[in-house]
Amino acid sequence: MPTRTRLPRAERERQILDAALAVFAERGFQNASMEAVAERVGVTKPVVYTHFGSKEGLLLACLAQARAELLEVTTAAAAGAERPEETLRQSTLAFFRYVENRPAWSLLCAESTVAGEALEGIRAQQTDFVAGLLAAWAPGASAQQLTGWAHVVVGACERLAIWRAGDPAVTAEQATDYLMDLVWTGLAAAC
Amino acid sequence: MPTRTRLPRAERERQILDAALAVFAERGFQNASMEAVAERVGVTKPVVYTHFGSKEGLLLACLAQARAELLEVTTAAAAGAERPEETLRQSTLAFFRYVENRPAWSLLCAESTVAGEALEGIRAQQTDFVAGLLAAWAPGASAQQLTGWAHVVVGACERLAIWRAGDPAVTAEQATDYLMDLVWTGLAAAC
DNA sequence: GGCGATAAGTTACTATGGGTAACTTATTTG
DNA sequence: CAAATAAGTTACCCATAGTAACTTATCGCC
Repeated sequence: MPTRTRLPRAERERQILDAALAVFAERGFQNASMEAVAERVGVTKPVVYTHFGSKEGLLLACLAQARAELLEVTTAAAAGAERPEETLRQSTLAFFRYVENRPAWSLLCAESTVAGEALEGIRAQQTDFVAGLLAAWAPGASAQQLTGWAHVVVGACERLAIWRAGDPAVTAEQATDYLMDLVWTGLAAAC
Repeated sequence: MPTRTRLPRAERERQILDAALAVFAERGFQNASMEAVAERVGVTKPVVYTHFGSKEGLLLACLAQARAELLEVTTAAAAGAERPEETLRQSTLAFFRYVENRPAWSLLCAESTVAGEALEGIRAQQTDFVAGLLAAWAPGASAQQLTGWAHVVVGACERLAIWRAGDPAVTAEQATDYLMDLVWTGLAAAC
């Protein structure tokens, strides 16, 4: 039996993808070197390049996989429910479960950049600010509940802001309305 | 009047900070070189390093400024309101206005990383998915409204997931509850 | 006004890591 | 079993983050 030293294309690609995922998750995308990915596979750098073209390409391949899985998981969860409320609840739950079982992805999202840490600090600041507001209105709520709600508000605002940046037709007032539409009624009930 | 060729520390720092902000916004943090920042100021690279230590340090200084401004702006807006609903509405509006008047920041947030673009793609996918759900429940809503609400849900989920990653005591069910607490009541009203 | 001392700046370099060109060899196929 | 092909390697280039050693404008002081 010849000790196979050269693998067929598809198999090597899988190996490299797995290795890349591990290395990126471990050291962060910026700090991960292509050399490290290659070494983990037991191969030299140009091999990785012939398969994925660039460091960016390698990351894209990783994310494409996650993207497909995520859509599949949430769609399946939604299909299993009947009433609208259950549909939203189940697909949301499926999202959280997907992310928690693939630590690599959440790591990638949270700190893939040097800016990431600093931005997290800003988000934390705004989350504290919102939680402070909420605390005054809903004295009965637990600290965890307040923090969770604050994260909802801050996350929603960030996405809305980025949406607006790419589509200036959306005014600041409209963005605010959309946030308030969804969030305020529930908040009023809790107060 | 001697043409000042050497500036005092504080003044140079301001210049560099402004230049860095412009360069980072223009080319993205990763693709921006320290050389480019220095050149824009009309100075050589080591000068930038003596003031801010590293590329990361320079970015941190930029973000620290934004962070302080953002807190100030939202706090002031909140203080100007009386009823809870107005407080949340006004501070949210202040946030959107702050971001829109400082394009540099939103740029920094949205694409500071190579991963950013790919992640935006995943978010767009999930936003479409949620907007699709909502469309079925609220036939009267405009497309923009549906998209805005979907962004609220997706943004909230992302933040909650990252919160959970850093605090495993929060279960997937709890995170889902916090999202539903705020979002569902408002959604039910719109359906 | 001239004269150190100090801090602002420059030149010229190293090191790291993304990316590639040219070459070598295992594996497959006729 | 040879020729073709695809898998890999070596050895490099180049951009850019970061630094050490040197130079000089500016300021405070007599």
